[in-house]
Amino acid sequence: MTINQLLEKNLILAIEALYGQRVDQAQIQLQPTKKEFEGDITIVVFPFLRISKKKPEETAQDLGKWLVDNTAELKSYNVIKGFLNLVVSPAYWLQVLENAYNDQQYGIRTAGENAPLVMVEYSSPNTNKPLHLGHIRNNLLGYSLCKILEANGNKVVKTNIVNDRGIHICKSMLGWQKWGNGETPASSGKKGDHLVGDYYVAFDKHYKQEIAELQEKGMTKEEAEAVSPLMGEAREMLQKWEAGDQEVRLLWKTMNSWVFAGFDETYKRLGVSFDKIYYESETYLFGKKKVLEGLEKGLFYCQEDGSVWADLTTEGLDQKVLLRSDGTSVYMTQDIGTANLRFSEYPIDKMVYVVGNEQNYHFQVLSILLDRLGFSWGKGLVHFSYGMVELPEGKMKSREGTVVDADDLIDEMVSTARETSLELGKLDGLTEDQAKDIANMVGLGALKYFILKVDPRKNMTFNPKESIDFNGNTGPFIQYTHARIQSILRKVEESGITPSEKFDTNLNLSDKELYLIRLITTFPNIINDAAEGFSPALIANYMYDLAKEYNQFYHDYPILKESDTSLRFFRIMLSDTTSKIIRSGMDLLGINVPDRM
RNA sequence: GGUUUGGUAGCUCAGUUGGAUAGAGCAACAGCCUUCUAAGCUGUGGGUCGAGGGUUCGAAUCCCUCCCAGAUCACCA
Repeated sequence: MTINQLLEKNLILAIEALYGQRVDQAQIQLQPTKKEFEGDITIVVFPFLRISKKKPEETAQDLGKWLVDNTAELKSYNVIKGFLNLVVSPAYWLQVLENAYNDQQYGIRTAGENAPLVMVEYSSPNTNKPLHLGHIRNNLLGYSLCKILEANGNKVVKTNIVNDRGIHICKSMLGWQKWGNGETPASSGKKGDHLVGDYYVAFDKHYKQEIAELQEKGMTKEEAEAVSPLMGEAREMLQKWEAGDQEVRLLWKTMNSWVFAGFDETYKRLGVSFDKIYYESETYLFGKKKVLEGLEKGLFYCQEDGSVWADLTTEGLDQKVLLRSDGTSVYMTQDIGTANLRFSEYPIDKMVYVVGNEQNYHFQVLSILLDRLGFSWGKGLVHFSYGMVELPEGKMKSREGTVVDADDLIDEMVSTARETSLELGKLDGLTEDQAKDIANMVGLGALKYFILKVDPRKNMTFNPKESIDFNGNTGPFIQYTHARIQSILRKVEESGITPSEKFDTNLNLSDKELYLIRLITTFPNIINDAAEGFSPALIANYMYDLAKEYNQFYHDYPILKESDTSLRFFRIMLSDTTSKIIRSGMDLLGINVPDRM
């Protein structure tokens, strides 16, 4: 039982004993005491005034006295206005710290035999252009979410749906055919996804030019788009692809393999991975089949031109097309197929889609459609909807070249980390491999933390002109705290200080030390909140609080130099536990922490 | 226009189911390295929590109206 649970229970008893009424657990509000007041846990007594029929101060006094008299873990109390501040005895905090110290998996719940299986889809790239900062946010959120769900006792399957077919893919293929002169990653030394992306851009450039020329000849924009020869060729290519044309398929396979090689490299650098990868080219036909089945059952309707639609007006939505008049499938069709395939392959209890908030409507519709098609899990699917990454000028646009490229950004972060380390003389005495490792960890740590500390649901701004910080509320700050502690722990080992001494439970601990322990005790709750709220940001912000508090402690109190051996051991234990939490908390964010930096 | 999400310091962001004087970081300025890593620590200045009303012991948080911004409402993905 945690101290909060114990106090809730005792508070109910106290009110019953003092005022003869039984209150519901839900009426009780325990909160951590604010720093500027003395105490650990605060009870707001206003809700009990009706029962006590006394003034706030008197009620708080009554309750405080009763609780301290009847709770061994409480040392004292004080009352300010309607707030009853309870002081927990240091012996209790020491006990709690010792438990955390001895628990190698502190805060982490491992999945049992009957744990629910959660499948999380994230990343979901198109294979016609390289990844940008928006994709980075998706990947980091998805990967971290998986880690957090795992740490909460779920079985997790990380999955990716690769959008590897469709008109947009044909555009880069056509561009390469026309203007590529046979360029390959090997011939040019370009990363495959970038190479393919270049031809996507080339297609768009020529297409726009074509439209402009047609408009000059007097056509409207719509007319021009309809007769554009380039777009016509792309459409023709798509039809050939669907028909299985050998030449088109071969080109498609070749160019996709370049992109996959490029993506793999970026994924590896980002440190994300998948348990199962689906390809749209392999799932879209299942979706088509399901839709046609639905049509037969009368769930959908067919228009005169042959297109298939769902009527969602009973759900307060609109009509939604599921198959085009030429019989080809749309995005929704593919998603139905993929979902169907996944549930036939895994005993999924919950399906989570990590997809940007621009697709809120899509997932609302998908949920309804799956439900109508008879999938019991349709209603329960979770769209983990995150906000966009914006530039100061607004949204990033691939075609206008205003995207922040993922690989470039990672390169920049790592090299900045490298330079900073060098300037600060942190690389002295390290091998090249060690230096490289640290630069990687710190550079990526800065990037990942920068993104993950923001509430996922909100849009966030990235200003390319202001480089991501390495000081203050940043990943490196937290990594640095870990490295400092490791340095101390190394010295503990070297100097042969045996941490086996049992410390005195009457140690006189400072407020800072007690507060740190309090913070440590909340780590398991934070993981729980992060999983329930789908928010890595909660972990990130907690990491910062913990590191900040620890640094203050580190600055103000000697650890190894403390002469009182009992106190010294306590501080080593406090440091060790903090370091361990930083490591496992950062791991939940997908961030590695160095032992020195 | 319908639906929907947001608006907190110059900038980037926190702020549990309503609780005490709204917090960090960056930027600016002023301090702290013969002492366990200064990517650190301390201090100063900086706010009409978009606006107005309501609910109550108590509102950045809940309700209503309005203003502003984004997203979405495609035989795109």
